[in-house]
Amino acid sequence: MTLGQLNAFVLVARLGSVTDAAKALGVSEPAVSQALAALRLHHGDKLLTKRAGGMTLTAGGSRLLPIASQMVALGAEADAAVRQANGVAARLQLAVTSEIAEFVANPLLEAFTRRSGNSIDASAGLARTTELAVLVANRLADVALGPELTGDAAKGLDCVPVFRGSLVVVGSPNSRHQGSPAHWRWLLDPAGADPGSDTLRLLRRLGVPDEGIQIFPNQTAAWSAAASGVGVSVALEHLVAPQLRRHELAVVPTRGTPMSLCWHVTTLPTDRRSGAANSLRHFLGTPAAMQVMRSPGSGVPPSRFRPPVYVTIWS
Amino acid sequence: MTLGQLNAFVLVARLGSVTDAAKALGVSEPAVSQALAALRLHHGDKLLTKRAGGMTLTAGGSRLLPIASQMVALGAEADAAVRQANGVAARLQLAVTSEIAEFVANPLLEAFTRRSGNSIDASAGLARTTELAVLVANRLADVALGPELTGDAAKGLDCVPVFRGSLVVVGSPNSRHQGSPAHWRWLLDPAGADPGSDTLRLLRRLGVPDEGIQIFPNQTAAWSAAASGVGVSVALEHLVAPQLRRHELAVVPTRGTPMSLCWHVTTLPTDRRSGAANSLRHFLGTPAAMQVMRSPGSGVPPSRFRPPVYVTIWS
DNA sequence: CCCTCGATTAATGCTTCCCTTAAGTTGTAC
DNA sequence: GTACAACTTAAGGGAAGCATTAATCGAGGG
Repeated sequence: MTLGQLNAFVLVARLGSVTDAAKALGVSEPAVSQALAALRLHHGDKLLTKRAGGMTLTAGGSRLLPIASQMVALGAEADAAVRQANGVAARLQLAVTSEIAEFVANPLLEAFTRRSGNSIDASAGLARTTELAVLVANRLADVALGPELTGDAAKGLDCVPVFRGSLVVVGSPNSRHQGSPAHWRWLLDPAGADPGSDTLRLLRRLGVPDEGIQIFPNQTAAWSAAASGVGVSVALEHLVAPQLRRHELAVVPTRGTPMSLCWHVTTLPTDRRSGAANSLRHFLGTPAAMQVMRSPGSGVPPSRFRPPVYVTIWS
Repeated sequence: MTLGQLNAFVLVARLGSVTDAAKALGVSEPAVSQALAALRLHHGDKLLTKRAGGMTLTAGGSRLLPIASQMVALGAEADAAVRQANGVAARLQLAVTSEIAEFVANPLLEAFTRRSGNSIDASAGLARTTELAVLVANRLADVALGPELTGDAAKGLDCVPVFRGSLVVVGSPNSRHQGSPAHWRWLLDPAGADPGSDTLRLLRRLGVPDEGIQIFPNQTAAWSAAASGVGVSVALEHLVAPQLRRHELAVVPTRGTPMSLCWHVTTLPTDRRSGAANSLRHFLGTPAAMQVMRSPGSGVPPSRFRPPVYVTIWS
């Protein structure tokens, strides 16, 4: 399976014809057909079949198409990325968990970028807790911010605490929550689907079953749903402070809460760490960073905004 | 540039040594070194340089690494994807804009999946408005849900209206908003960074400059910030209804609002459309779907939750 | 200063890609 | 049924990938 073959496949699938794909590539039809044949042999699937009005995808072909398309796209991107690397700001990738991504990551990187005189081009990526260590160890991220990382993948990584907070249960101020917390309805952000998160650790301790959990796209949405009284949510106390102050939400006293937790910054050891990673690691220890983590509550200008990217890794 | 070369590069970068990479691949050192040399020649960059304690990345190398890593990962995924395609549920990819992704996409797909007897494996991807048409046209998405799609890329696509709503300006009930809207502080979700979105269309019409805009990670967060009185936000009236009912927010009467808008569903024309795409397209016209779009407000069970994925395309 | 380890280069052969032209084969249309 | 268009197969050749062994280069350590 080569990139050339994948490119041919993608073009045929999109244009619906070998002839057109060959024309687009500037080669003969058999060249394209042969590339297809090689892929079919490799995968043991016809991928594309001849039909009235063009070639149509088989089940296997339709799975392959988005993957192949992305590979081809990345191939083009690779060239551009290396070409533009010189004379351009250093790049830094921060991997974070979903709770941090939502409120803290953008303002933090915004502050860091400003402080570094715009000479560092930083961006954040979301990952599950269990993947943070792997991302850093494999240099797919320069720095990770999240819970303390333990386990095999974290061996040899440099992991230090940077911020303490406490997790509380919140709900509508007008509702009473009775009975065992295990039977409440829990409205959570995606951290509720991350087995390594502090949130899920708390819920497991309370004996909440999966059926009692509903996942919302983000914490604010989960809190908003909790504010309407249909269930309870989990929040870092200092992040939910505005909602508490406005009495949209109230803390629900619960066994095991407030649960104190600590964010750690994880990097490669000093001798293998990039300069930019070093800067960010030090920045996270400064009062300015502490301030942003404590009360991040602000947006960023459109020009600085970067959509969050989910990061995954080859297993 | 081949996948084998990229794989060698990734391993050397991660392991910090040609020798270890060669051992991991089960080949001789020169084989790896040669692959590296080919990449260096291709990109005109050393990519990795010898240093005490291992090989270190150049600026270009550090740009290439994440891209190469993903390409290699996708290569492995491609095999698995095709192999597992047969005897497994049909797959459907829905491309949506950020506003829809936040509230509507998950409940909608959840309802659709249930209705189709779990025989369709649906997932949603975020994209900018301008990319929706391209994604559908290139079969990277089966269905798009968003504004009406016009322009070259939408030529030959089937685009029909499915839902009407109206856009309003919201702010804290306790604040007065005076003067020209162009000078207010606007707190927006990522749609505020999408040139094709209805939100930005409204703001342009009001003459709001980029400096007056702050982007938050999601609508709920932007509304929450607006509720604290530091600025105003934009919302679909029916989606912000809970916050209005609880008096956390109030509608701010503004020139040009309420602005009516209409979501459209876009697919390939009938003869090129997959069965699953057809089902979803019809489902979106049913009262059940309408109901979900009107008041989606609920989470999904952890087992069904899928993190949103940003989709991009090769230009 | 010399030795050693690790990266690279050189020289070589086998295999695979990838393009070509020419000759089928298949499916649709009239 | 025949014609046509489009996909596929066949055969051949040049280029590049990818592996080998052997030799060379360069930095650290004794």
